[in-house]
Amino acid sequence: MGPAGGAQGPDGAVRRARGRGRTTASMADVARLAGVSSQTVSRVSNGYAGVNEETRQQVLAAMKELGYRPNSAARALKRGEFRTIGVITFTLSTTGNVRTLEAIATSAAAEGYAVTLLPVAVPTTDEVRGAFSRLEELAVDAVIVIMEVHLLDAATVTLPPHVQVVVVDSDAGSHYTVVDTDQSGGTRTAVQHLLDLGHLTVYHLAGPEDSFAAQRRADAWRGALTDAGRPTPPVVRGDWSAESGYHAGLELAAQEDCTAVFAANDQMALGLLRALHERGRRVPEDVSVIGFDDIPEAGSFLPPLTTLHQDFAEVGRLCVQAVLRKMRRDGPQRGTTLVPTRLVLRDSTAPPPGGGRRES
Amino acid sequence: MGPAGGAQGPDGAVRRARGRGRTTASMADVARLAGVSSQTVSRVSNGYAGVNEETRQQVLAAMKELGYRPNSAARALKRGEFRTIGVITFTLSTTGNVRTLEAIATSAAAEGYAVTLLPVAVPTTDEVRGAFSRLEELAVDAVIVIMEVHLLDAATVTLPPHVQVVVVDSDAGSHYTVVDTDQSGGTRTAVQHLLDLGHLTVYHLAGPEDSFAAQRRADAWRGALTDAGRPTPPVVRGDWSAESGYHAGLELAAQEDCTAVFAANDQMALGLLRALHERGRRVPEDVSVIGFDDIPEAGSFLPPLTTLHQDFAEVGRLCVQAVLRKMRRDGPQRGTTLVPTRLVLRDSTAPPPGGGRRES
DNA sequence: GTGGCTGATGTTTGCGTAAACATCGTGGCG
DNA sequence: CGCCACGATGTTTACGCAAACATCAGCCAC
Repeated sequence: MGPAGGAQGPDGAVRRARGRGRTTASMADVARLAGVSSQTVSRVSNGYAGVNEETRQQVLAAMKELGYRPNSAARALKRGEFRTIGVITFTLSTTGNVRTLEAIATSAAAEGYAVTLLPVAVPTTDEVRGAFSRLEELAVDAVIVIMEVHLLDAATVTLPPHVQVVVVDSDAGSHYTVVDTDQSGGTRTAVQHLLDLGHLTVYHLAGPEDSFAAQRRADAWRGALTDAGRPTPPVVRGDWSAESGYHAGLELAAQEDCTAVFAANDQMALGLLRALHERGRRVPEDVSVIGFDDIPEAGSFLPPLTTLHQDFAEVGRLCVQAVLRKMRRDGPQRGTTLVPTRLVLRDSTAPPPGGGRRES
Repeated sequence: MGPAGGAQGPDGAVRRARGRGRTTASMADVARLAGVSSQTVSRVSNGYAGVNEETRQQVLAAMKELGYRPNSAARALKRGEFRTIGVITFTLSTTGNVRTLEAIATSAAAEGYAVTLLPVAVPTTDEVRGAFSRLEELAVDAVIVIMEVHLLDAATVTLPPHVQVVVVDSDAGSHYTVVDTDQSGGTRTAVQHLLDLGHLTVYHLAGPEDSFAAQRRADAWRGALTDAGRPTPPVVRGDWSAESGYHAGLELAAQEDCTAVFAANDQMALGLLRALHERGRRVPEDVSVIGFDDIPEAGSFLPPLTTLHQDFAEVGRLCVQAVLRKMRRDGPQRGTTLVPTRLVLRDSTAPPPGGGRRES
């Protein structure tokens, strides 16, 4: 029937792909077996209407028999998109980043997108710039950046023009689309909780200075105290680690008037608990401690930690939504989306030793 | 000169890629600007010898001017490989998986490979099979599975024939290439440490039954005790979480003769510490506790936890090495590689209350 | 000087897919 | 009866790159 030339392979059988010696069925193979053109296979493969049901079944049967899988490289080349989202992270050692990443991967999968991980070894501007530069030849359609974004200074880092970017943990909402936990609201909830218990003021065990999240938690803490007309004790700083929390805790334990501490994350709160314990200051009887994150272990600290729950899953979900919206050019291109926190009451907070105003 | 048709764009300028409206320079654009053929551009791009230095410089200049980036889809289609490693994980909620993943990503990047994350929502055989099936149309050359591998039962899961697989945390060394921490050796070190301190026997707070790692730690614990001629107390089980460790700890605290506990991971050890504390059993004076993993917080527990350090970075590195070796068809295709652990002595272990044999 | 060799470069081709366009039969309708 | 619309399917083409092959100049040896 058909003309002599054309797609007929050397032996009419499934072709042996070059390179790895693997065997792969292409659309042409399926088409041959089903007795249709490869275009019809393509239509079936992509679920287009306008294919006779009978033909469809034949094609599907042929696909199954040959174990046909669309070749994503060819598809990407043709369509000009990869169905892949890149995620740039500096570190996976913080709970938040990991949980966010996991949520991103899950949400992306639900949308039919894969996730490619782009680790940046050292968070220097150069490294980040390098990552963004490499990005352009990477097979991604969009990028989500989970990082302190001082490094994303628009002046020095050139973003690939066609790649959509969403950022977590930044205040660069005017330049990028940002999704983040409501650091400020959460912090104010924490401080207010302690003030309501009767504490005269609240100390702050802050995260590192170069972190936006830490900065905003510190700012909100200061704001909450100021609004309530309370004095603001000096800030003690850690680097997010439990170890640094311990050292900071030794300092705080020495402060006689310190009856309440807001730790910028749970890990530091853990170290703080140990320091207070060592120095004989009981929690919560002598000192109340509140954390931030609600890591899974927080309920097993000594004592179980009252903390602010971050909904990382939601953050991840919104990141994916936002980046897909940007790609599809609908919805707002910029601005910040905040995910609320939730106060989780456990056993590390109580009224101050003298007995403050009781609520119940 | 050339025939009328051909690569000449509508206006001889950088083409506007369809789909996203983005602007991309192709090899042809670079070639036109540099006044060479696209093949020469390809040679320069791939660093082949046999290109005149002067020509090379011209091409490089043209590349730079146009901001040329090779299109990875086209490259993958042509070469038949993606330079991408897929990583299948069930959960990122355990430290080990995350740290391993991070190491894999870093090592892969160093080898010029990207990492695509393939989360499996629920660890059922069906889900895993689905993941492996989807895999074939995913843009990966090889796969690393970070998972309890009961689910990788060869009878039910068909692995894509051309995709190389390396598995973490499994005893399926005869079927797959496996890289793992030396669970057994680590466990024996832990048990021996406690016996050396003078404890008559060691209780075991085990991980979930369906985990290979947990199983092997339990087996090694039993073996070590048996070899030393000590009785083996009944196993208490948790699910890796601190919460489960707490509940198990309440049980253990009730055992009068329990002076030493080997917890299968640090999180459970944390919960155990809390339970012991609540029940008035001091650590390490009354009960010694040893963990497994050496998570960053372990040094900040109350008391700081003696534990076995796992070198996740090395595990990740070896995974990448192994999978690349498999792809390149050199080196052993199967077998198990073990990464040794290291005992980290902190404050949670001591001789038993009665005072055992002292070492120093 | 002629043939063959080497190094540098150009030309052709095809990877697997899917958009755009072409074809072909069928059935409705003036 | 003839024309057109329409649904179903086939054919052509191009996505960007790189292997394979072709070309071509310069040079050496005999």
